[in-house]
Amino acid sequence: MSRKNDILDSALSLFAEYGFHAVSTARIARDAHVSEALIFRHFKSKRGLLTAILQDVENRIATVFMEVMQEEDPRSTIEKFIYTVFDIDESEHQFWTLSFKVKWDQDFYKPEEMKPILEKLTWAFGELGREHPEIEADMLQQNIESIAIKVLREGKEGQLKYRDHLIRKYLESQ
Amino acid sequence: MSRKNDILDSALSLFAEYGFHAVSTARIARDAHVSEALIFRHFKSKRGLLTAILQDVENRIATVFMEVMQEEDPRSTIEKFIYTVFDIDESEHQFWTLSFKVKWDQDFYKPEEMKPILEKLTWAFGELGREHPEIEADMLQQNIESIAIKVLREGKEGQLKYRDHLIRKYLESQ
Amino acid sequence: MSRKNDILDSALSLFAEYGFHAVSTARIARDAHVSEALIFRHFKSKRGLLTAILQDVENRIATVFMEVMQEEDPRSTIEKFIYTVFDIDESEHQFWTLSFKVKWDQDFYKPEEMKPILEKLTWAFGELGREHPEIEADMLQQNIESIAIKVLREGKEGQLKYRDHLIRKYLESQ
Amino acid sequence: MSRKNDILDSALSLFAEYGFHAVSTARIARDAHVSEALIFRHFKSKRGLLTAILQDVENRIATVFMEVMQEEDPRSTIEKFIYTVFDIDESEHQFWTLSFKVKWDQDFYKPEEMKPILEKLTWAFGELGREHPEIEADMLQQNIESIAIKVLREGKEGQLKYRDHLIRKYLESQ
DNA sequence: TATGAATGAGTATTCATTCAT
DNA sequence: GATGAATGAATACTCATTCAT
Repeated sequence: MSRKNDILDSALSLFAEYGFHAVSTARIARDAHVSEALIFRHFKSKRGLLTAILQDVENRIATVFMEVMQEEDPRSTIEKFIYTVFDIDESEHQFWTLSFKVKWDQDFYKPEEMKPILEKLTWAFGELGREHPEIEADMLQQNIESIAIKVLREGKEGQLKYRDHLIRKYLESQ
Repeated sequence: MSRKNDILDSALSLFAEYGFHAVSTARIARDAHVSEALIFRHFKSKRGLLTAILQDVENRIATVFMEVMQEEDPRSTIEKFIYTVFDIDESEHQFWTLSFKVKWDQDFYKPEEMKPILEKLTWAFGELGREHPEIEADMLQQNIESIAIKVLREGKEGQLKYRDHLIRKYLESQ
Repeated sequence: MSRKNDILDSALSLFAEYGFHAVSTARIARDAHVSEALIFRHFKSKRGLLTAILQDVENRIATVFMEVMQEEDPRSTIEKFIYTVFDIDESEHQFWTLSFKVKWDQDFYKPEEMKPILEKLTWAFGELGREHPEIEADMLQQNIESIAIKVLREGKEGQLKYRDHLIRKYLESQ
Repeated sequence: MSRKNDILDSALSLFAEYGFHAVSTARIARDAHVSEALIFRHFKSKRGLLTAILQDVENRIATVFMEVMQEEDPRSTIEKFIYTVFDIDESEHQFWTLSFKVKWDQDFYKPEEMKPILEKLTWAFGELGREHPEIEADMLQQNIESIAIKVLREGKEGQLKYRDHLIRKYLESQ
């Protein structure tokens, strides 16, 4: 299991930093201190390796949003959703970076991933009596995504103002 | 001049669709009906070709936002900014797609590109007496970017609701 | 013993169909439902596996021609030799195919294999008073080999005419 | 043209000696003193290279048998056919070796190649009033092929006795 | 300006083989 | 006897790039 995980770790790290096409299997093998052949024993192909990582990514994303999904109060739902992105451990940053990067690769793009959380937000805005809950949910999610990207790029600190702004906009100034 | 443009067109189209690393110079040459060598005569390297295209991209983006930049009324400034993204001709879509894609490539990312328009929006929100004009400008720009991406992916029609929502939020509900 | 035979069967079948170099040990292992490592435990190397099969091949060929070798009447010797190739059970076809294929691989070619039967035929033609018994034996053997190849490729039926022709030529038209 | 021919020469030589699957493109490149890449520029794939060679082979075979095909006297037809195999220049031996080798590769086997000459022989035997001209033609061709193989393997000299035997059998002892 | 010929370094992937268990 | 994990060397093939013309 250890060697296989070494490969996954190295690949995640390199794909997140340089992109799938810009990283060779030789580089991954070198970085993971394994033979190149082992990558193919474990994952069949370079693509298979990415798929395995992406599966992981999906699971982690689901885990992160689990608390939001289970929230029963609409205001808390929105609040938790906004806070979530700032509570992601730095060790998970690569997962998120890769996740965003992959969206720009036509072959891997799958927009269904965020659907459950979007529906949850729509429900929350509905409960709060907003006129266009679906659109509000959608735009909040877009804002959060934009901020998430900034967090990944520039660190958490500089972005706290956005978090507070969103909290204000969506929860205080009702 | 014609041949050089053929190369630029093909490269833009292919880079936008598949990404810089996933497209070979051979493929560009084939697509442009020129010899591979000609690419190197005109642009020195594959990277040089991308740089040339990116220069173009920057110019076009500047052109598109020119009207917004010259607006003197703050409300009109914001309004025009919101409408701009929906008025981009489909023939320009590839430029925009490439522009977004490139943001995810560490080697090419340069966030200064949008600075002038951001400052203009900040000014507009300031004029309108908003408490945090900088943040508002930033977030509007983020929203527009998110929507722009949707427009590029799924077409203009489905996204008009977002435009109207933004107009309502920023201009009507003063 | 069973597993070892599974490997031999699969290897024979695959070598006969695709040739030694075109078949990987992985493929043989898959086909035989054993681990690749087991092949090497039993046969030391891929080449060793082929050698083992070739030994088998030789034995089977000897068995097939045993009756001819033991015949004491010259006419019957020739007759039996001609009939032999048509009496080979289809389950043995792969052995023969491999045997012919291997003749074209410089590393494995050994022309001594058929020597005993050639000598027997030479004796038979000599007994029958032919002028050049050695040449006749050689050419009959060549004819039979050519026909054997056709039998392996296209089935027995279409080739019966050759058998009858040989019988006529060598035994009736004395 | 020169470099391309160097590749063809080396490939022919190596394929004929060791077989298609046993020779790597790297080895061919080394032998031809060109870069490996050039092989693929000229022939698209290793297989494409073989195909190009095989095309050549076919042409040479056609050339060799041309005189036989144009003969109008049946006896001379058969005579020339028998002599042909002994008149092949040694520089052409590799072509013939490859041609025979390839017959054992399922992917390349095409038995139509010899059809015209077979029909010509059938016609010749028919003219001579033989009872089964088709079978006779077929078997003569088989004999010649067997002898050709011996010539390729062991040289011309040892096989002259077969030539003379065939001449006797088919032409003198009418 | 434009190309065809050529390549060194790299590409993902497969090979036969070993070894610890 | 049997296997899963592991690999160094090779595999066919592609890459961006150069150069002579």
